[in-house]
Amino acid sequence: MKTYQPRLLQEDLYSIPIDAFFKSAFSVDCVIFGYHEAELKVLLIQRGTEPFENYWALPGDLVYPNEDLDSAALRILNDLTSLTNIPIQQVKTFGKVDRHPLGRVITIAYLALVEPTDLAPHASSWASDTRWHPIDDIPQLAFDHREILEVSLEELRSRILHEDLWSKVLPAKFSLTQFQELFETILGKTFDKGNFRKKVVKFKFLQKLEEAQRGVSHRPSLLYSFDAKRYQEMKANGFSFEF
Amino acid sequence: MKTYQPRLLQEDLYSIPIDAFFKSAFSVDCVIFGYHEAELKVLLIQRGTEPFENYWALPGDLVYPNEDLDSAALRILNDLTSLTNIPIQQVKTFGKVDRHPLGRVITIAYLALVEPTDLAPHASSWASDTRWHPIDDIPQLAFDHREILEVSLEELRSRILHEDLWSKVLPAKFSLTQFQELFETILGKTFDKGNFRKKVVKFKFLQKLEEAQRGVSHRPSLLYSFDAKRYQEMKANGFSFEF
DNA sequence: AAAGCTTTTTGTATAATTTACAATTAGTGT
DNA sequence: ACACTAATTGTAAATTATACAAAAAGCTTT
Repeated sequence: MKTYQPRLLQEDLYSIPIDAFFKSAFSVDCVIFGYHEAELKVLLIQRGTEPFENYWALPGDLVYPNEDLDSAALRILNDLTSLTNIPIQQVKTFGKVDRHPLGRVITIAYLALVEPTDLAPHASSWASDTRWHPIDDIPQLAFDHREILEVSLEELRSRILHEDLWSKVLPAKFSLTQFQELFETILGKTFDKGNFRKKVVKFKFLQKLEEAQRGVSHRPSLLYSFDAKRYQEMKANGFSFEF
Repeated sequence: MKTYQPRLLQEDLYSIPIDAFFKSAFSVDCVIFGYHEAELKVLLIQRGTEPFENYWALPGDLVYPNEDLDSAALRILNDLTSLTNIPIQQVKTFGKVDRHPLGRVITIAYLALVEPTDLAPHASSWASDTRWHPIDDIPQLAFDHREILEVSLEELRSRILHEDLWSKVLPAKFSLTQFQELFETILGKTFDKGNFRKKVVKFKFLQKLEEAQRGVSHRPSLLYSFDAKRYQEMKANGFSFEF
């Protein structure tokens, strides 16, 4: 791999054949967070091939030269875990020279937050297993995936305040307690229940329904639904959560 | 370039030689914003070489296979504009298949905010010119650089609220009016002077000095300095601006 | 059926902050 | 001395945050 000077003299710059640059590859890695009942998990695969065979890893693979990055992320996620239609977004690119043993490979990390119970990931292609891991109990990971995961978790915490990453992980009708638990779990904080509610009921995008919880052995909570249109309007006006 | 199927059947996956993936390149592009006296500019170069010869463009170039991304960005910025020691940070990776006419090249965008008057960029290497352009008067740009610039400007606006991108563009001793102008210019809003001041004087990281402005034909303003240590402490505790 | 349990929901009093201005102040220029 | 400009301070009303306490609505147990 190390056939180029790290720094060339100026007069040499034009003498490098352009082909010399086209010897690299890039991959995508998907950080799929799952939230269900106040638990945050991340989807990992077990690698069935070298390098890092048998290690747990983020689902990811090399991108074809004629493939857009976003499509590649969805395609690879589907190849390895059979998941489809996951709303991913780019996080950051990791590019240390020696991060991949087979050559120069930089990787673009993507993240998503999903509801794991209505998905059924199963290993395919070269993945030998796929499993949800609690966010505070992660095994040793392949490559630099531990770092990628940590950066992505920070991004999740930040982005969930500024955009709608969360509405799909709640049931269509949810209680304010469920709403609060979601943010408490992901942000790793707790809030005063009465005050949290008072803050949140003023948000126009939480629609109070006529319906209430049933079959619980305590006072049933009223249910709310999410008005995505109102949320987008408010976001366009600069709204973001401040918890 | 288009020698691979966009989507392969699963049984074919293992049959692709690994070398087939190592035919791509990546570049970095630097979005260097300059702030001086309530004006926001961006540093562009004029390309002295194909493709897009004579077009204005963000300073950027291909990354060597043995070069880290961050170092490459600094090296390339120096090659093209002679600037050194610019505190850059990664923004986003742009990877459309056909964004570069010479082959598959994805680009990692970097941004910085600097004070243009204490820098002296001058064109070198294949750049034929380099110049600060006001942010609201940008010529046609090479490649997808217009999009990169727009995304980076949005990121600048967001990040300046959450981290110290700004302290180096103010003089060591500055007035609260200067402080306010900086945020007004970058965010594109205006604030009530009295209220803005009342908000920021409570920030522990703005140190009131004994000194005042001199030689102005009105009441001179008191000067402040920035306490970076205090700011980092507050940031660690979750502080961010809310204007 | 009454009492108890649990969690939701509402209330409340106080403190703190925001907002929209108006008034004052400290320089320079005439 | 007076006008001018921009900095600085002040202020009253409205709004929001905070720390709790009380009440309510179901189920469960006695």
